[in-house]
Amino acid sequence: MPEGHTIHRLAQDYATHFQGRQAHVTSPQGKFTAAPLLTGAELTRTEAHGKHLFLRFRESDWIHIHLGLFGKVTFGDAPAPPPTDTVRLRLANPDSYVDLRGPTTCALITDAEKQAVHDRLGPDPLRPDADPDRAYARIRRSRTTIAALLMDQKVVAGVGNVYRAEVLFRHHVDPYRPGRDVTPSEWDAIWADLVALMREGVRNNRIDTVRPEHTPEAMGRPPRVDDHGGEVYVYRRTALPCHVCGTDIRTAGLAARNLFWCPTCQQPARTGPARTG
DNA sequence: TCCTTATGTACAA
DNA sequence: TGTACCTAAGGAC
Repeated sequence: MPEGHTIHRLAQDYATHFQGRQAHVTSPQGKFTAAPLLTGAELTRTEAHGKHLFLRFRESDWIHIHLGLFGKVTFGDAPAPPPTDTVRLRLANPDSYVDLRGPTTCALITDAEKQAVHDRLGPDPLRPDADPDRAYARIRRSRTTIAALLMDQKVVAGVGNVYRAEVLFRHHVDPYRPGRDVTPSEWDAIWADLVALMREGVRNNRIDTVRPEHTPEAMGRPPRVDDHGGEVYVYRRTALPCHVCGTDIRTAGLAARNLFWCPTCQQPARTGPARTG
């Protein structure tokens, strides 16, 4: 479930269970060959930027983790069970263990290499140092669609396919609108919303975007069961009725990903939301 | 048991 | 734009 909120939550959880203590570091799968170099070292800091997770050992040894599409992390209480052969990285101490499976990246890097990762990422709504104007400076001069720009980690770091679809719905923005046609006030509102939604995502470890007035209870609909955890307006709701106006949710491929939107609530021009009924 | 799909990214052509 | 990479769950048979 890796969008930025997941990674920030993982940074917190790794710190809770392992920071300030020595860990036994292994790679049961064998692919993370640097593991033995870290056993007995103290985890001194954890950090997230967008979808990148950094675990610092000693003074300046970092494990750089990127979950990609399939990566998963599992925490558990000691004693750790025998690892399966897909565990890329296991940290263990007398109280806890944590297993990493299927990441795109799991590598030992230096301070300079870590800085290079930061340098190629845009502002992250979940980081206090984030500057939304830096993102807007790119958006306002681009003919690329806002849907593609929101997924570009050089523009905004941490937004993935779910937050993209949901934040555009919440601001009535057609996903195919060129970035240059997004107004400053629209961007301010989108950014503020991303900050709020993603913070809530870290807190709850899931993505919820439906406003109280549109929940199934408020709308007199049966409660939904959602296979990805949260309550959303459009993500993976292809051909289902929009929670707000009832129009069938539409889907299309865009840059090798599935895009979801409501063609009524998200108008190409900057009109308001659709009226129900 | 096989096939599809997934909240991602990088690189080749 | 297509393909490769990594894993696991769910659905079709």
